[in-house]
Amino acid sequence: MLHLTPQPPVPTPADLLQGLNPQQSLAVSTTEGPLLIIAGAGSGKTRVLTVRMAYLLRMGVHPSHLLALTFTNKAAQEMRDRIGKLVGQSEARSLWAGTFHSVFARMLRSHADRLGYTNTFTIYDADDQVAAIKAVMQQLGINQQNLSPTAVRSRISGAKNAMVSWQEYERQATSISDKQTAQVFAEYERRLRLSNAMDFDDLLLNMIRLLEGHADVLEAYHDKFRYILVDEYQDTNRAQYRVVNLLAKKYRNICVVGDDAQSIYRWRGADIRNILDFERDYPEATVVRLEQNYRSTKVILAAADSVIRNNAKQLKKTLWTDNADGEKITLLACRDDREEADHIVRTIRNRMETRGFSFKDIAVLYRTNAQSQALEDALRRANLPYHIVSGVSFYKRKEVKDTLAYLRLLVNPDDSESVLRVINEPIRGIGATTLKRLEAYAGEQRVSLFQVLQSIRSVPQIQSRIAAAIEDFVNLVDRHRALLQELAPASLAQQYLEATGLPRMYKDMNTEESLDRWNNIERVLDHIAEQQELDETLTLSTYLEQVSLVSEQDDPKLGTERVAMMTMHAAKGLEFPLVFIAGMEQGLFPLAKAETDPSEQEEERRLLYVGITRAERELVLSYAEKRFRFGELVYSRPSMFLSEIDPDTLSAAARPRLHSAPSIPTAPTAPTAPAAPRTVSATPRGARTGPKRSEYSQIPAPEPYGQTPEYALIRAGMRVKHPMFGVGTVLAVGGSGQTAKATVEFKGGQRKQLMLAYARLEVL
DNA sequence: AGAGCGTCGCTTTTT
DNA sequence: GCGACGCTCT
Repeated sequence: MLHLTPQPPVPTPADLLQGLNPQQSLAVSTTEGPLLIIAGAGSGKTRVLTVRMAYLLRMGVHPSHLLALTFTNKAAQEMRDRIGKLVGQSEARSLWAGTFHSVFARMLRSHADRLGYTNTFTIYDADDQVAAIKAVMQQLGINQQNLSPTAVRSRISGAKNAMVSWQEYERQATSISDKQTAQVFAEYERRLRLSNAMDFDDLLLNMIRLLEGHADVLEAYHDKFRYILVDEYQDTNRAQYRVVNLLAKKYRNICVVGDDAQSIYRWRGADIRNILDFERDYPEATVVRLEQNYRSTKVILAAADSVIRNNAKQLKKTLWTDNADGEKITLLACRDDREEADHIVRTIRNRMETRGFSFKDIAVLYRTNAQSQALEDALRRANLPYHIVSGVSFYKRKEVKDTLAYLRLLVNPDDSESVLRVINEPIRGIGATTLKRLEAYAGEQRVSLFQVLQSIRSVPQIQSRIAAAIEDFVNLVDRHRALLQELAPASLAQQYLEATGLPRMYKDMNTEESLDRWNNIERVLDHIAEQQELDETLTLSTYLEQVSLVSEQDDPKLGTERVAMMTMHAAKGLEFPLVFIAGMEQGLFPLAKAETDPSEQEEERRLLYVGITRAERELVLSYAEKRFRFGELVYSRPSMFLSEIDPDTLSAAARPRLHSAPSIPTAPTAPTAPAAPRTVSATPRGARTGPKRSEYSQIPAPEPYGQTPEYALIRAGMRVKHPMFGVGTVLAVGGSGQTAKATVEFKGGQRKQLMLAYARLEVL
């Protein structure tokens, strides 16, 4: 490194380029004009980005002229830290580096009035969205059985990410469900407006509106942000692309960094065209490819490459490394999820003893958050320190959401979703019927729900007893809202929450569960106090924005002596000497949904690519023959991806543990019913993917099981017994593997479609 | 208005 | 296997 002295000398631009390879150096020193950096995994991307920022600063660019947009908070934080180390904290602090959403939220707050919001607008997360959509559907009398609010949410979000307005959506709608969605979409937009609220997608769309509709604002930002940098460019959606283009229009000093092989957010609207179109939109762009990998061993890189090669759609790029060959990949074949977890624990212990890894060197990655449970139990039983980088659990809890909803009301009482959450929590005698009436009234009057509550006496058909309760509620909020300017956030929150009676309610219940909830409320309050300590300018409003845009309450304590556990999505951008990837099973990874859709399958493959390339020195993969899912024991076959991994990179010791059944080569790419692979027709696919036939027998993946789940043997014509429906006859079996369904006629002529993997059918 | 019971869907990944 | 939600009864 450049400086090891306690007082780092200020590096010159030339100093900064030292130790970079020619491509990296070019990526750093090409400061003027558009620049596209294709950065393979482990190619020193983060280093290049941070050095580039430092370089710009050393070239005399003022930090306030820089804007760095990242995809996750983690990445933004890391960038800020590392730039701070290069050029000093004070300078690093005044540059704008953050996620798209947080940077845009900040900009929108200062121009909220231009778009008809106030600067206290609330940000709605996915749950708030669904709540709003449900309310709207109820209002419109749309049956939620036929059209699920969650589905509507994702359609609306998809439309917004593609910059399709509700008017446009309505025009294009042909099916009934599309037309209904358009209706909900329109009303949903109106509802959010009235609530002075934006959802995540609005943060992007409103930025576009702001910049396209207000030339002076655009000009001011052009002048402010002269150098723009976008990380994880492959994961940006069209709306983000548009904003970035608008911001960069004047100076065209835009640097984007991405790797199409690591694009794993297509499901969220990420659009790979953004990379492909860059050269079209900026024909003068310099393109730099970072292809030397500094992170991983040759074995790991070869394995990653052998997997990603199976994707048809891919930009050409060759990643190479000077690093050692390294250890071969270990594969743990396990009977069930519990054994898998124990096996991983044992392997962790073993590697620590024999190869000198320490806890902080180790990460356990998985496809779905649900898998963390079994792994966590095992680590806890074994007394190994770990932490989960998840981000969901705490803020999803009812009492926590209620607490935050109360606080949100203080800042923005028009936030109807929050009103509805807490107005009867604890019970104030304001029930669903009353609220429905009030909502309808608010809709007619085109005002927010809270405004109706504030003048409750003028609303028809409200009993005076209920009106009194509503007045108390309004009073509670208004009274404390008046204190916003006077009290520090932490003490106001404390006092206010106390007054709502919410913590009291849980405390009085005095059950184990309720005390837990009470404790969680206290944790939120403590957290506010803590944040206030860290940042004396903290307001309730900035606190709430922070928690709505940051998924984890604390940043993962990376670097502490703990094993890190997270999803592969969460692992993007991180690296660990020893990486475990658990749950390498068909139906789990790739997920069942991706098994039939080639483009989803490619995304899963890229996700595995991301997982594998997190490893620096050693990689361990594992799968279980059966595991608990949906509270039921589910059988599965090893992942098709295992058979795509170059067998030369797998350790011989890892291939063993084959089950007692004779090795019958089976096409690894054909998902078939586990026990009868040769009698069920193979699904069409596989021509393109998968290694040469001769390699099959070496690889554990395609082996059929020793123990055959009974359900796989079920065929049409068989007599079966169902624990609930009794004895019946199988009429037909459709599908294959985990998704195989049987049509069974039970006595009395009753026909049922049953999922074989779930229905515990007994063959008679 | 609220308690109690049954049904359903859920586990993809995150800002 | 669990929690959210809707329906019914009080």
